[in-house]
Amino acid sequence: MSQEEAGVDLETSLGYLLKEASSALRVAMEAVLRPLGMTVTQYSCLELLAQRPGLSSSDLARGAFVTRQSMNVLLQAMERGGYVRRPAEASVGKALPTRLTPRGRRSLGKATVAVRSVEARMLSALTRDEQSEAFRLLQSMTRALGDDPARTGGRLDGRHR
Amino acid sequence: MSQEEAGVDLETSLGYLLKEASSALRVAMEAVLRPLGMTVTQYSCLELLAQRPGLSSSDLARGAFVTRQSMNVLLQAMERGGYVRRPAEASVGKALPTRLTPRGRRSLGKATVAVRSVEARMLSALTRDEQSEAFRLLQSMTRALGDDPARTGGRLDGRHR
DNA sequence: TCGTGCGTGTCAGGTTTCTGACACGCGACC
DNA sequence: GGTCGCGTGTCAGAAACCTGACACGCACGA
Repeated sequence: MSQEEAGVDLETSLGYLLKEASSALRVAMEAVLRPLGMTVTQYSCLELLAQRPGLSSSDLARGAFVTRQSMNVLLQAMERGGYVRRPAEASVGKALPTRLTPRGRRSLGKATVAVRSVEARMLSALTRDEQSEAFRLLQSMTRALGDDPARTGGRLDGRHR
Repeated sequence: MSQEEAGVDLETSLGYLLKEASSALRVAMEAVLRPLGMTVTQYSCLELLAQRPGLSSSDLARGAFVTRQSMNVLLQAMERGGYVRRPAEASVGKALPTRLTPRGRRSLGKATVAVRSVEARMLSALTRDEQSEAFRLLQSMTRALGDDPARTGGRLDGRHR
């Protein structure tokens, strides 16, 4: 520890605090996922597929906040490992709908309970009402910055070009 | 777009929403920092040094949420570029106290206004009270997960509650 | 009809970041 | 004194991710 004090107001920045919270969440998730041999991105991918079967690689990439190239290498590895499967070629466009295998679903099951426990710990100091409020505020902040409506719930709220 | 609807409740997860907000913030910051030839980590580093001169590489790493190894390569580049400076060898322990150069301070000045504008946009939809509430809630969440007290401002839980 | 724009999958290369390991300085404790 | 734990700086090597670029399929409007 080289610094002695100087409690300036960097921590009054909501941006910094947001980054800090997100980082803490990531670290906590990595900690509980590591024993299962799974990364956060991998888990995100599986969870997305469980809730929305048939998503394309690009869809998954957006949902996990990585590029489609990165998601593709991950998908290839997971397909090789037998966690997901997707058709050799597209039936309609160019998108390859991805689906979980039973093995993928099993693996996700164990990961989900671990992650849910982390989220529960994160929210342990908040009341129900505070959780709703946090949800509303975070949503406002996200929306105010760029916001990809497609990701905020599937249902497009008046998006068209 | 390959998926049609299925608005399941993945987005009701505060963890996911937190990641989404953080990602949006990062993207927005990268967008305004890119024209200045600066990355987010770089900016974080400069901002930390401005508010707490003499921080060590490890301190900066914790503050910017990267490993000390990553921060070290960044610091070497910034020292080469003339933005920061640090003694060739430590006077007391092994830590090398880092300081901004006038050039680094100038560069930070431009970046700060850009970042402040992003943060302002993020909070544009929130009232003063809502901002305070968001601050309090995020802090609770961070604290509930692991929380490194050293990073919250040198002084431990000096805040209310 | 054709062309334009958009989204997708994919290949290649490069950059950032991390994991693992080692040596050193300092303080606490036996 | 000696030793143990902790924090720091540093050197690799490896893994994850990204940027840039290309070809293809589909929907839309001129």
